[in-house]
This record gives sequence, structure tokens and C-alpha cells, in this order.
Amino acid sequence: MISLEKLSREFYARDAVTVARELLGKLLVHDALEGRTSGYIVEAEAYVGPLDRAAHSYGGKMTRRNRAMFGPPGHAYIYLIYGMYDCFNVVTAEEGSPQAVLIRALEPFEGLELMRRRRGTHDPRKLTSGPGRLTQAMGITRELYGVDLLGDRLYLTAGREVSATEVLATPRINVDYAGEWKDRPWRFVVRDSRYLSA
DNA sequence: TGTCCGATTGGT
DNA sequence: CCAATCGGACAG
Repeated sequence: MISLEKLSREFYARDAVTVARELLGKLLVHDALEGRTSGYIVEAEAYVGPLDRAAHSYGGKMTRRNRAMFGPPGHAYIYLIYGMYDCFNVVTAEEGSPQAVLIRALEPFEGLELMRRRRGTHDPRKLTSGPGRLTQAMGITRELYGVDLLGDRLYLTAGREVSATEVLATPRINVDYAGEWKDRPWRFVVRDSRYLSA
């Protein structure tokens, strides 16, 4: 039986790098009208705020899009990328410190049939292996922008243990424009998972 | 208002 | 390798 205990506000109220690493193994759950889907986080990236050139909050400028990053921790920051895909982030750190963690891949757990229908594929490796894929599989859209992750629609629970030896840190994906910040090892993955992004 | 382009994906 | 597709960011 999985833990129904939601991650606490305190869990999210820390720096994005710490939260990203600790999010590995946690279970992401979306209870939608069509049903529940969930999956274990196997890949996550930290975006640390105003100094981080790769972050949407670079420079400390609050805009319509990144507004949620400046809000209290434990809320959803969701944005559209390339005009086609929604990306899901967890807001971290204290209010006013615009940090977030991008969830990049999951190992599917509940609602596989619903995920297959939404994704239009039966290949388990193509269901939730990528930030745009997992939001589609789980029905996470900008309609959920800013929702409280301690609420009943979209939330995270304890999930499973991931030991330190299973965690691998690498540079973040597709942030070549970020200069010296592109090489920071702030992408965390569960080593050897079959469900990582490309 | 106009232009440029992206924390991606799927098909060639 | 490249097109898809559109809202955000920013210049004017």
C-alpha cells in the first residue's frame, strides 16, 4: 500500500536543488474527472531563481507566465513550451524567492489505460518519459496553473525510497543559452531507470 | 503592435 | 535533421 500522506509545505520550502534531489521516488498523483493517474518521479531539474540564467525567473522579473514561481512553495507552475506542450514544475523555497523544480520523467504507476488513451501509444517508454509527455499522460494542463499541491486534485506523496547510490546528477537538458549556468549538475535522475527522457 | 524564439516531441 | 505551433518577452 502506498502512503497517502502528502508532502508537507516544509518539504517544498527549501532550495530547489535539495527539493529536486529529494523528489526522486516521490509519487505524483492527479485525480481528474476521467480518473486517477500517478507515477514515481525518476527525473527532475532545479531552477534556482534570479541568478540562474536558465530559469524563467532570471533577473528577478515577475511576469504573467512566471508569477507562480514567486508565490508560496508547494504550488504548481505550469507553462506552455513550443506552442504545444505543457511542462509541470513544483514551486520551492519561501514566497518571493522564485525557485522551481521541473518534473521531467515518471515511472507510470496508476491509470495506465488512461495514460495510453491520452498519449495515443501503448509503448510504456513513451508514456511519461519527458516533461511534455508526462503532462499529457496525466492530463496536467495550464488549467491547473498555481494549484496548491497540498490540495486534492494534484499532489505528491512519499512514494518509494531512493538510496543515495541510485541518484545521478547531470547538467540540465536544453539550456545551452544559459552560459556558465548550463553546466550546473542540477538534473537528478534515478540511475538505470527505463523511464528517463531522451 | 511586431518580431523572435523556446526548460519538446515525433516523424524523415 | 527539421517542422509543428503559439504565447511570452521585449523592443518600439
